[in-house]
Amino acid sequence: MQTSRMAGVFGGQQVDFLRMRAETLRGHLDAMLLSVLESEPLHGYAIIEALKQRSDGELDVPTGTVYPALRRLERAGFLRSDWSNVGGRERRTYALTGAGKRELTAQRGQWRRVARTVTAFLGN
Amino acid sequence: MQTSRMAGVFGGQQVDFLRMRAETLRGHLDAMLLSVLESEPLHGYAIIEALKQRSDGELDVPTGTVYPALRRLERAGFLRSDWSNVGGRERRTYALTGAGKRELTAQRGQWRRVARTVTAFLGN
DNA sequence: GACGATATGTAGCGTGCAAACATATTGGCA
DNA sequence: TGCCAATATGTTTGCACGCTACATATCGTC
Repeated sequence: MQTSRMAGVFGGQQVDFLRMRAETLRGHLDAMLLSVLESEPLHGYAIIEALKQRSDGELDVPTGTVYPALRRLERAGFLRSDWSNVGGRERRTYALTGAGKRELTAQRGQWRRVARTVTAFLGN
Repeated sequence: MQTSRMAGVFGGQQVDFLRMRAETLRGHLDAMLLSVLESEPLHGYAIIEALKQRSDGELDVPTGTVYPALRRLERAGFLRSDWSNVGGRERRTYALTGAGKRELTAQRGQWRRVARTVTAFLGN
């Protein structure tokens, strides 16, 4: 799968300019996953698409990152999943739990804090 | 050493409200280290203090994080260190190299990008 | 029939950060 | 004089997260 059309050295490491990996925002992937499930339940593939769309095509998170992360969040009680047959295809659909909603709120606060702190050093 | 006076469950994990660990801002610690060395060379302990002061006491990065990070940045060519005897005590003082300055600039851009993206999901 | 998009997943790896440990000097106070 | 907190530098070990690469299968279209 073609994931980028232009690449270069940026920030001391090889990155692509069109697509951002979750590695760059490590620690905030969980929050973003919860965030895209806030409005409606989605299945894994649709979540990856939603991350792309809501970031204007910048975020490209590989399946090897998303699927384990979803399972982790389910194990933690923040998500609930059930298999459903949509259009003749098996899909595991994830939905936010009550704990997941509270977690999302907490993560929003956490993000505000982090952003404020890092910006104090690097500017905005 | 006392590192916090108040703690609780926040964001699903045990954190302290007064001091933020580098874990929370994983991936941006390097940028902040370079940033505190922008104005003047400092030794490890002074760097930890600078991080605390410039974040209004929020940032508390343990030595087991800072010292290896400084060595890593030196190995990468972003910092240069030399031993100096200050006040009769041996101190390894770190200074930004040319490459380090360029890296800092790159990291600022990177941070802007990350902040924009995450904020698109979590709000500001 | 081939291929790209859709769809779900695992195994193994690299790395950044942290806890715990180890050591030594300086300054102040009792 | 003895004690302790602050100052100061580091290593060892382990963990968790995200990535690469791999594996599999269906659907729609040309």
